[in-house]
Amino acid sequence: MPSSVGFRPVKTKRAFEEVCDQIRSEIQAGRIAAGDKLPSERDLAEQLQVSRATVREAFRTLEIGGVLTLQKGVKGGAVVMQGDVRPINQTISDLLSLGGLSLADYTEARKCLQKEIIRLACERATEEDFAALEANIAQTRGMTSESQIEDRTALTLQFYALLAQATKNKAMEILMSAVTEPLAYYIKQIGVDRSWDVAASRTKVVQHLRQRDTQSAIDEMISHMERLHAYMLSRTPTNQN
Amino acid sequence: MPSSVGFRPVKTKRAFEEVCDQIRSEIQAGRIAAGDKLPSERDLAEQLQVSRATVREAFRTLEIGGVLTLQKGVKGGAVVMQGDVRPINQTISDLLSLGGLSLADYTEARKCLQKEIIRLACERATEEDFAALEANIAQTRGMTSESQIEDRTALTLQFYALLAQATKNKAMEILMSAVTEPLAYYIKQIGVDRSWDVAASRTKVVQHLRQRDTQSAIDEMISHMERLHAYMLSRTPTNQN
DNA sequence: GACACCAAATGGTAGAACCAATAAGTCAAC
DNA sequence: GTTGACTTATTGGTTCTACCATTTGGTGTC
Repeated sequence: MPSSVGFRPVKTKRAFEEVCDQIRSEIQAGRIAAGDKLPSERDLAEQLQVSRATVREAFRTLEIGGVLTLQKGVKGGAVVMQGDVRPINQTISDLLSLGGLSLADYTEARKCLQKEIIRLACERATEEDFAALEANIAQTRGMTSESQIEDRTALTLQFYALLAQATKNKAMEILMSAVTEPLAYYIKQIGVDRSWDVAASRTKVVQHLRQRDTQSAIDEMISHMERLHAYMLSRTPTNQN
Repeated sequence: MPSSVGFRPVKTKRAFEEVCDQIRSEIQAGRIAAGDKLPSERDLAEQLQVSRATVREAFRTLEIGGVLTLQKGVKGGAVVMQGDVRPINQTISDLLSLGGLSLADYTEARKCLQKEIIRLACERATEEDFAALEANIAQTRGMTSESQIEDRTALTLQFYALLAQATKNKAMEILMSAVTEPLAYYIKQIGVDRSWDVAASRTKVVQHLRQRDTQSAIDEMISHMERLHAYMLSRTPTNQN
């Protein structure tokens, strides 16, 4: 028998998947938009001739995907959102912890993306962006005690988020958060490298941005990140697949 | 009252979320790894003192996230995977159709990422990569009939995926698929621009790659994409938020 | 008018039952 | 001995019912 006649493994579609598809179709067709409220679980179950548990699993799927929010109480229900970025970050984190993605590859991608972010930000950043970045750095300088690692990490993530915002491109923000948020997981695990002054480096980056000096900003940022990544890689002998 | 005393909206953690967190914790701690099988829904429900429906919703969440696969039958059950990229693509698609992401931003990010992909591929692509790319182009040339739009689209996605593979960086592959797969949705909606020869352009790109001529490869690729994006933008007067 | 209480709607959870698919074992027929 | 049909146990998929917890709005009492 020929090896590839076109046979493919059958995939039996489950009921809740059908419900998901129907809802997504309504959204893509424009018949349901962000802000609309779907029928209650009980009503939709009756309309679709399925059990409430099935509708729930569909709602759960869409909720995890950032498409719906579920709220209790009368006047509550399933409301369509504008989508959410967090599912992406969660998936990247899962890929990292499950070994589907190596830390080396991850950090390289981070550098690649950061370069483009800086480039766009250098073109488009406004005075408000600079002010926000500098405020963030100032706050970071204020946190020197060891007990504030959580807050410092939050500020670090915010710094990268602010950079991404300066690109005025939502897609870049999303990608940036996808490759930045998982950092928090590592920082919490391996601790922070306190042997150098990150605030100083970030200040330089912002200065270069102000002067619209793309190359200098990129160089400073990349060397900043390479130092961080070297530290992270040295602290995680495992997971080097 | 001061406006920002640090009050945060309470989030009542639902039971299935707690179950999810426990499983994810086990994974991050290394006590569960890819390939392992979790207890059956019934057993786990009993262990965790929750109902089976709760365990199911947790499993569903992790399955959608690409962490688990569920299989029926004896010797079936919930098996831990290495993670999956599809959730990311799904989320990007949702963001596009829900208006959380504009087509303009999306396409710009696509260009930014593609530049880096080409740059890395130019350094690292092997003869096997070139051969695969050329085989893909040859197949594309073979499909000229109108009825093969589906197959042509699949080949287009594969072309970009092969480019990403040539970077030898899994993270770049993931990001590339995230910004490429949603294209299929648009192509199916608005049809293909048949006024020019995409195969010729792609051939040039591969030729430049072979010569390790990064800049020429990028230039060719970017002009290729800008043409496609202009076509897409001209065909979608809505969703321009 | 302010406050306490009640009622309805809705998501969240529990528990039981049954269906459907899967894998393994058993056994008869050839 | 191998094939194929049958049985059986396990497990996810689905349904159904009941109840809990929260939210909103109304109602009554002070």
